[in-house]
Amino acid sequence: MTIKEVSEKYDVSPDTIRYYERIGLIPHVPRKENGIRDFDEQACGWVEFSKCMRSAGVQVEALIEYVELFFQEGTEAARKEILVEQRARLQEQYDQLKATMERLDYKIAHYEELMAKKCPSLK
Amino acid sequence: MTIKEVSEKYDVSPDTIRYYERIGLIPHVPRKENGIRDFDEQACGWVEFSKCMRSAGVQVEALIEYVELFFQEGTEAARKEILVEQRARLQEQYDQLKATMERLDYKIAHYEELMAKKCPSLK
DNA sequence: TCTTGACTTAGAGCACACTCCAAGTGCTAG
DNA sequence: CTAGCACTTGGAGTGTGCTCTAAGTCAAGA
Repeated sequence: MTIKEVSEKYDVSPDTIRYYERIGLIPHVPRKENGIRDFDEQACGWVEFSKCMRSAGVQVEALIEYVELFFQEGTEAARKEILVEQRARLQEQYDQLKATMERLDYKIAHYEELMAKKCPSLK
Repeated sequence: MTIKEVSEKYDVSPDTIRYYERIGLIPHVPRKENGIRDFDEQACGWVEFSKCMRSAGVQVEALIEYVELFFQEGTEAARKEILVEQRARLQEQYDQLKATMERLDYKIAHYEELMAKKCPSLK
């Protein structure tokens, strides 16, 4: 699979994929003889994983660390630690998001009420 | 209330508060005769509001627009529109976050299982 | 009176995460 | 055989949102 195909499949730009590989956020992608990236299932899996994690806001640094450990044996505990920490970060974000959404709902309802009063014809 | 007090009350740095005022993310803060900011209840309210919105990820640009409209009459519909749009953005983020957290939970459980197998003594 | 420290402004600098660019290679179609 | 296109690399540039700095004012305490 070419970088373009993978890019379209997961909706991540080729530049971003190359960038991720360069900084180690995804492992080295296998190449054809001519040096062109040829994504196998595993490489695709990493792109998909990184896309999911990044779009939820997991930090690049944490993912790099995780990938690094992934290729060393006996690092299971450390890897789990990273995941647990990132999960906690997301939880915080989640709680904050929930509270803010409720607040927005309240404010939106307030505006709706206000507008209903001003233009009773639109009721 | 001084900027430092407000800063501590809402856990936003004085620099950030000044920056927010400068760019119009919060309205002009009243000053004492000597030019020093003297936050009244309303000014505090805006700091609190901006902190809440920003820490959930609402964009600076949207908040500036909202504040701008807030001081013009007859802009209720436009203001509501901004809130509705931002609410939708947060919802997307929320869904993504939820999915990623579930995925992390799954992976964490996998590591726990793995480690239990390796070190049955720790069961 | 002098010094210290908190405040002011405008503007420069920084971190993060991309995103774009230049220069070069190599396959394919006309 | 050559034009065009997709790919390669390394490095420079960009957008967002702060964060820091410089230069200055002012009030209070030694």
